[in-house]
Amino acid sequence: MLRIHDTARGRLVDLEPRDPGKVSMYVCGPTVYDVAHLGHGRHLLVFDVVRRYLEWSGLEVRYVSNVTDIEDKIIAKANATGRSTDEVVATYEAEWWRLVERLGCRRPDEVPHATQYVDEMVTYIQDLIDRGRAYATDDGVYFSVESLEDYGQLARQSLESLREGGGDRDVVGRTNKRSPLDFALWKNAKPGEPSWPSPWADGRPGWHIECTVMALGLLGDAFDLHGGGLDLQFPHHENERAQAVAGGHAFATIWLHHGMVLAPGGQEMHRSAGNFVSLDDLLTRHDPRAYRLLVARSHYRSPMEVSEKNLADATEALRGLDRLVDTVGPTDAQPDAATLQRFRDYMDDDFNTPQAAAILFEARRAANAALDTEDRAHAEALTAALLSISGALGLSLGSVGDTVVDAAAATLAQERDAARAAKDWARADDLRAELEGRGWIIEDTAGGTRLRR
RNA sequence: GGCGGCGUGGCCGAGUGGCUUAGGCAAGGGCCUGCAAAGCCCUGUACAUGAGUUCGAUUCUCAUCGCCGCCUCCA
Repeated sequence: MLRIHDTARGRLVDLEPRDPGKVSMYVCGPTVYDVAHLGHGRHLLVFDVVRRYLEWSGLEVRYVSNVTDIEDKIIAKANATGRSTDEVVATYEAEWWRLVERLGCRRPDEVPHATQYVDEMVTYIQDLIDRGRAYATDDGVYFSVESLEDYGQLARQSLESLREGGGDRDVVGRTNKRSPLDFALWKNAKPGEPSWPSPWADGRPGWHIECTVMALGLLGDAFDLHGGGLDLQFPHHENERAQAVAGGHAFATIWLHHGMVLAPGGQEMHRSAGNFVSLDDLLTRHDPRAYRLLVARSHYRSPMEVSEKNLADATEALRGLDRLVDTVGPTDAQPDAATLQRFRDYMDDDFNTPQAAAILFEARRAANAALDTEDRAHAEALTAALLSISGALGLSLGSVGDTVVDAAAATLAQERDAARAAKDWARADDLRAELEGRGWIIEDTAGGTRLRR
């Protein structure tokens, strides 16, 4: 039985799918107005692993993740760069999917866009007004947080404490809102802004309503999992839930929130803080699998620090895994059952990927040891298990990234084999130095000199 | 001010009331090798500080110090 930490209840709960054998999950996707940073990468990786593991466990997953394609920041970006909002959206959304691919993440089953659901949102907002949960002002429509008895459930704070919150910061709120915590469901358009018709005034939806309407619309009431970054816990997810409950719906059963990526120095990485490292940059300079492994090796709810050293360590660790898989070669052996079971036990414990990843390395060592003692069958069973596990973590292993040996290097390697056969060690060592000078690492195998980078 | 999290060996990073007390990277020793590389074996006596609970705490409680997050848009 898979147990997951539910943010709303603040404890581990069993995953009991609404429809037996099927899991419905909604993950808040990006607002496409700028390039993605490492935090988005972690986000994509975390939920990719959740999805893959659920499927690996035999569950049928329906994974929905939205793209916010109308929002204040998109408008601001368009104005600042002299482009239309459509152009801004097209540019950054295309970039987003390129990154998803480079990270080795599978695309969601469905990707609803906010602008495709404006009519549904308008209908939903009107219903909230009819139910006395929302009200129109001269600049839009607002949700009344006072109308919901348990507003603050996800923030795990009372309405009063939220209202008084902020320390020495200013409480943000328009004077025409009934409560400073009330949030916009609909924003009336200012001249020049993109807009859609509505019963109140032409305008655009607020940020939170799209997720409520699209999640309920596609997955239905009481869907299983809702995920996002810890920074979305409040107010975004609180507000999504408030809108759903106020509209008479049961919302997500389990809330999953992952920790933030820390910038060098320990501070949270954010676009608004200007301290982010772009994901594109990292993926260009490192094996994308190294970032995936790094993410897997820190617990999803903990903050994680990304450094060049960490990435280099992960890359080195991956090499060892690749070498084993290459050495063993293709196998249709039955995966070692004990190894799979240990992996399952760790993953079922709130996706303990750090422990689960450790199994990868233990299996590697055991397989290599089996190879050393000529126990080919056991080595294959362990490698098969290792491949099964790495698949659940989304890691593809083996010489996927290997560089092709050029003709000159191949010739030198052949000459060295000849020298070694003739026991001309001096010549063999010279040839090795020559090859190493060209960036190759030499391994002597039964089949002769083997080159790798 | 309110709510919450963290402080583990050279570095990263799990975890646990005592039992062989993850894993990776790096380091040292050994096996293997013509020498290497790869692989395997062995080694490090770590849990911020103080007090308390306990037969026993890194693990529970309290306090202290330090760091961080949320309460405002942000994965």
